[in-house]
Amino acid sequence: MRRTQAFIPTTKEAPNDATLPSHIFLARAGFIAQVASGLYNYMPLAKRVIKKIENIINEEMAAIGAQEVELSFVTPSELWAESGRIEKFGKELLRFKDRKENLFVLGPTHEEMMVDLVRNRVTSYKNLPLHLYQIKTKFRDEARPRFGLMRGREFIMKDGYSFHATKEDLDREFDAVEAAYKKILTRLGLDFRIVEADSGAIGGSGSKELMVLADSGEDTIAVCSKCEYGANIEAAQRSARKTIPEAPEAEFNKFLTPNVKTIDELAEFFKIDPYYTIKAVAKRVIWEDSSEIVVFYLRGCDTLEEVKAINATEALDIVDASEEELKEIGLVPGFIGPLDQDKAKHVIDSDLKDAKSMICGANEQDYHFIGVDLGVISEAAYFADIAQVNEGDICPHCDGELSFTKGIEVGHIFKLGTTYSSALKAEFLDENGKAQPFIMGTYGMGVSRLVAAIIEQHHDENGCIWTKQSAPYMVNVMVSNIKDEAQMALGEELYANLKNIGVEVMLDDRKDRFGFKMKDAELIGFPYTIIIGKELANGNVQIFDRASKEKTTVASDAIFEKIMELIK
RNA sequence: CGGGGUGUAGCUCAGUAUGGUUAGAGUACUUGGUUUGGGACCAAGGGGCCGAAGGUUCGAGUCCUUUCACCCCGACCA
Repeated sequence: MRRTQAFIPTTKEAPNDATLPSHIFLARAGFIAQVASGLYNYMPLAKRVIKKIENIINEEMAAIGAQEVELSFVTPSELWAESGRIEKFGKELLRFKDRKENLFVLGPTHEEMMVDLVRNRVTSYKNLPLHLYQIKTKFRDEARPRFGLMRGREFIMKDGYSFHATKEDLDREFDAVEAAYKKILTRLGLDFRIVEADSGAIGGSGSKELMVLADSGEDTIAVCSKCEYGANIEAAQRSARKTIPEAPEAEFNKFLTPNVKTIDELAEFFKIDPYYTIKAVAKRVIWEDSSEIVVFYLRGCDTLEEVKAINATEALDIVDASEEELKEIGLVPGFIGPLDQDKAKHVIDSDLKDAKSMICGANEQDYHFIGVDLGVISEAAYFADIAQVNEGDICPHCDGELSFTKGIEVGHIFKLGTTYSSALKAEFLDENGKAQPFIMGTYGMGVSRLVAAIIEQHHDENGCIWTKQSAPYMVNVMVSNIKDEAQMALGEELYANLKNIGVEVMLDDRKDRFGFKMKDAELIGFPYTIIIGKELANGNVQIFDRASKEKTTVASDAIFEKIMELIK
């Protein structure tokens, strides 16, 4: 492509609403243009990058035997009613009616559609397993779209679905997809981590997220310093502490603690480590058709992980409870404890099972119990893992320490089981001629989000730094002064030769000056720029490496071989 | 959905407290010329329903009412 002919509207200034590097640079370098909140136009450069990513995905999917399909973007609302997700998704589903007043939904993900496609078409165990996928625009009417391509309402997602006769076969496919996803991200040149994720109410034994490591990531992940373990903080586990603070010595007793309400105050009052205090977190827990106050008890040094709390109570949602609500049912804010307390349901963190020498609220104004042994209530109580892991906690798989890092979720693979096949009555006949629902897996990868993730991880103050596998063009041939006939002639020759053997090459044949074109090349982020400039008088040109920012001088008659070697 | 902010040239923004010639700058664009190794210079141009609707006024970018859009923090997010 000749730069004079290319539609690449670069700008010196960023749009006023861009905050993330990927958003700023993709907009400034002429990759994307915002249309409305969460909606973007892809211009030629972005389109090329997207195709690169799609090609890699297609190759790796083909390698594990998945077949590409393309399902309708407009989906009948009946399917969503059938699975029950029309309510679960709520306002995120964009609905509309056609001229005949039929209700439709723009597809936010395609489990229902895919199950509908397969049901009654695949009816025998002999035709399983089956893995179908598509790369397609999705629409979710997000409450708050943000960060450019990172969280749009309309986005491109690769979504795959597999159908199996047995759980073992699903496990095999799940592992194969995980390996394929690993290859895709590796080929794209990304630094990533596969982490364990929350399986949510759907349950199922496996849910993993692929996180591209970047400070701007919206997810917090806990990773082990020693082993491969990583998990979304919503699902992260830990081993019991190895070094525990010295326990306070006290007989069981009720103790006057005037105005000592917070954990900090309590620890200070008794001069003990918060490890030995019991924190009571009261929340209003909402189920489908009821709601009530539930108290969650944790060690004072821990915090409640709401996703775990939702799973433990099988709730739809959990919201903060006001002091008034607590007083109404007879709880004493600041002095709530698990002993002698029958006003509200409670859940106790499993780390507190059989805990001794504890201090907790006495459910009476200005009193705490000391020397509490939770062993006495173990029988009746409901224990569950509801605590968020802390940095420095021990890895559940080895003796390494956990630390936190930020990640961008670019993929999510999930063992669905029979959730959707049962709901949609998608069944096959097994070897005994008995009808069984398909055992399913679902595998998502955010293609447009990957475009942003690549830049979040690969940029500097001057712009994008595309990896070789993702670059819109591999080589930029820059003629410093187009009025110089020798420079221009060499530029044309190189451009033609590279193009002829299939190298993706841009010829910067604009009238502008050296500095302007260099800034532009850095902003767009071509991996290599061949500078044909004043050095040509000495028979030399230069290769500018975008990632290292180094310029290498090369004899002009050797440049073709040299660049071919670099881009291999 | 709560809280905050912003809408003026393609883009980034002045101008609005106190209403008053033809609404400005930088950048981008067009033409001509000079320049040519890190976002050049000179000159001449084109480009605006001041987000929208209604109102107050002799007169509204500026004041009042309504509304829409976009952004940020939070809630939400298979």
